[in-house]
Amino acid sequence: MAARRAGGRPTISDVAALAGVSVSAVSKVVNNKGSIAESTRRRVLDAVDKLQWSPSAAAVALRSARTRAIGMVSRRSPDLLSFDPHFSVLISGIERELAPMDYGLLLHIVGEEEDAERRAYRRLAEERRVDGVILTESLVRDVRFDLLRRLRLPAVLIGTPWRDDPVPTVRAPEQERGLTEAVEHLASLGHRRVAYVCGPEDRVHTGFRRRIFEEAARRHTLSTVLLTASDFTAEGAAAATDEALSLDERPTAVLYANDMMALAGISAARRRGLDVPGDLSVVGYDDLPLGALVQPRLTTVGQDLVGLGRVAALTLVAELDGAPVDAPAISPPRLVVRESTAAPRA
Amino acid sequence: MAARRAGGRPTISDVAALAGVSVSAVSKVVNNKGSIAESTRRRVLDAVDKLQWSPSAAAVALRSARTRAIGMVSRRSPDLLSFDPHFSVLISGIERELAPMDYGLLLHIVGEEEDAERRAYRRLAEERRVDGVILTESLVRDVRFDLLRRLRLPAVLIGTPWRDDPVPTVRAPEQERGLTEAVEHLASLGHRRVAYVCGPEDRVHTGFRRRIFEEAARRHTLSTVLLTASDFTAEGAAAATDEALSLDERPTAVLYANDMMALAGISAARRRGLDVPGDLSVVGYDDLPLGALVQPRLTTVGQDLVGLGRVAALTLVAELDGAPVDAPAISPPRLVVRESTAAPRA
DNA sequence: TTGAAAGCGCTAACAT
DNA sequence: ATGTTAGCGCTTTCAA
Repeated sequence: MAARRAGGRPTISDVAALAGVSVSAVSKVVNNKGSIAESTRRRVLDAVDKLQWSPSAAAVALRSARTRAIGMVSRRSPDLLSFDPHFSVLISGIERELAPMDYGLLLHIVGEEEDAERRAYRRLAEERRVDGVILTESLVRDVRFDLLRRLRLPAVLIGTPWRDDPVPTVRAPEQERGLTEAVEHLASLGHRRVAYVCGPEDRVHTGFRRRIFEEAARRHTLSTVLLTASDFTAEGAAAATDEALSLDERPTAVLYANDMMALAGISAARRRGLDVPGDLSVVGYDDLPLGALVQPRLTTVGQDLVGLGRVAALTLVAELDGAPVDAPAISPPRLVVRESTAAPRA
Repeated sequence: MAARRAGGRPTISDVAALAGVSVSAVSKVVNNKGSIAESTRRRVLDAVDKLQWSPSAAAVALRSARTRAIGMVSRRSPDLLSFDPHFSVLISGIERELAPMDYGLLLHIVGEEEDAERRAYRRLAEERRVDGVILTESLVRDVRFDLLRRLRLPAVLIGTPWRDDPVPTVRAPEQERGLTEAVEHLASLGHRRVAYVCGPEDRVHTGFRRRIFEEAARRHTLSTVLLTASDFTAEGAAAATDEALSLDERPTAVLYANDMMALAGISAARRRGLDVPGDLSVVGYDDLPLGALVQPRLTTVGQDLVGLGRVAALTLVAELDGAPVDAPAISPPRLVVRESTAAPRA
């Protein structure tokens, strides 16, 4: 009987020795494979318990080429990450599903540089640290798909794919709904000239949402002004807002690509002495809990970020296991009317 | 010469074969150990490059008992996580240091249940998934220290330790400063009756900060009212605020344990028809970027969350490597005066 | 300076 | 039903 080395953590052989069986018997028991007698199973389980043993992730990974971890790499700068909770909400959705399945989430936050991002994925893949990755923030001409294919790293994308789905994609149903409702809401309030402040052009959803916006605006024969924030920062949103508000015919309502930009927009409007919603109506996107706390409470397009994260996690793991996906429904984006929108001044 | 199996990823033997050397030579080259001839080194490096090979993390971990990953487990509910960016900011600080050192961050978000948390740590340790963990949110009678000692999992704590430092602790210098400045600021504005809304009692910093508050208030002979929010949610903060404001002698200023609670407090005050800062001054804690965007812009105690995260990461890795810590300085908490504080109405 | 070989802890054929 | 054994890909003595 192999004595357990002092100081070392117990291994499968320690368990086997204590239970008086072979290591393969232990392996079978803990993995529910092969056939084992009930009495043996109990003895093994007892020993496992007594020794507080868990299989070494490294050994299992080495042997079975599965790490039970999935990766995520974010190219957002730390500042942006702390500014906009969008990413954290997604992560909590993902973890909500991953945790019960005993999967870990390996996070890499790299700088803005594309090169750092590539390196992060390569390490994840080549060092075999994760079984797959979840991609967010789909980009136009996204290089990650090629990279991941070369690395043979399974992936799932949350969001709008750049072109034909290169990897399984997770999106809410009725994509157009929320934004369309928002435009209708503004039109019905009597707005005739509305602006849309979108994020950087390299995001696929930027163009996608802008199209939805324009189409909805056309249906209501609204005149539109399109602005692009150079990034998702408060400064970017403020600059775009300033631009819109210095127009000769300035819009009476502005929609933003996310809630934080909307807040920055409201702040910028105020600096110009404008009242929201008196002089300017504002609509956000995401429906962060925060929106209900500020003054005026933010009208916004609610997005089921947690649902998106959950389904992405489930989809990826199902894909890895070759099992069918059994995922909860994601709520469609929908308008949440609060106080930052009102009829324009006559 | 061992042929590289089609479909499989290259292994160290493929590299060795291509370079015409032994695997141990390759190992020595990539790890800068032992002595190798310059010419051999070049051939190996060439082969590594040609094959795009990286060592398998699992194999390295199995062999050397080091995973180059550190873990973090958060007991916050997903809702709370999305509500308060505090945690994300810490993470971005941590990642900022971890990434360049080629360390990964394995995240586990477990529910509120203490048991899930224990399991998460146990898995991290027993499965040898990480080399150490970073702890946040120090609790009174924190059970994690015992647990981690038993698991022999190195750890670093960000925050105020519950008792004598059980593990290395990372804190900002001049802990008392920010909150003390805030009280002084209110006193100098003419406030005589101020409230402090703290978070749940199980957090160590709750009592710690309350003591700072009380002491500062005493020095300025302010009368105080102490409230406890049952949790860090908007509802908790709102309820505590309501309680304070329904007092016969209601405070003219309220300080909150964090910015999000302060925002919820302002919102609650407004629901009672109170103007901030006209009828009530409000002070937050953390100085999230958000605070500069809301109306009124939030006076708050700034905390160097990113610095805390960075130093924690550096400290833990240094500890693991048995190397001395060379960490950047963390800024002390300091008051950031904006617009949510003003002289009380006469 | 280099290489052979023994494992790290586990899983899965294959025997028994 | 159970055990033996050959690796998974790497690091590290130890010899040559």
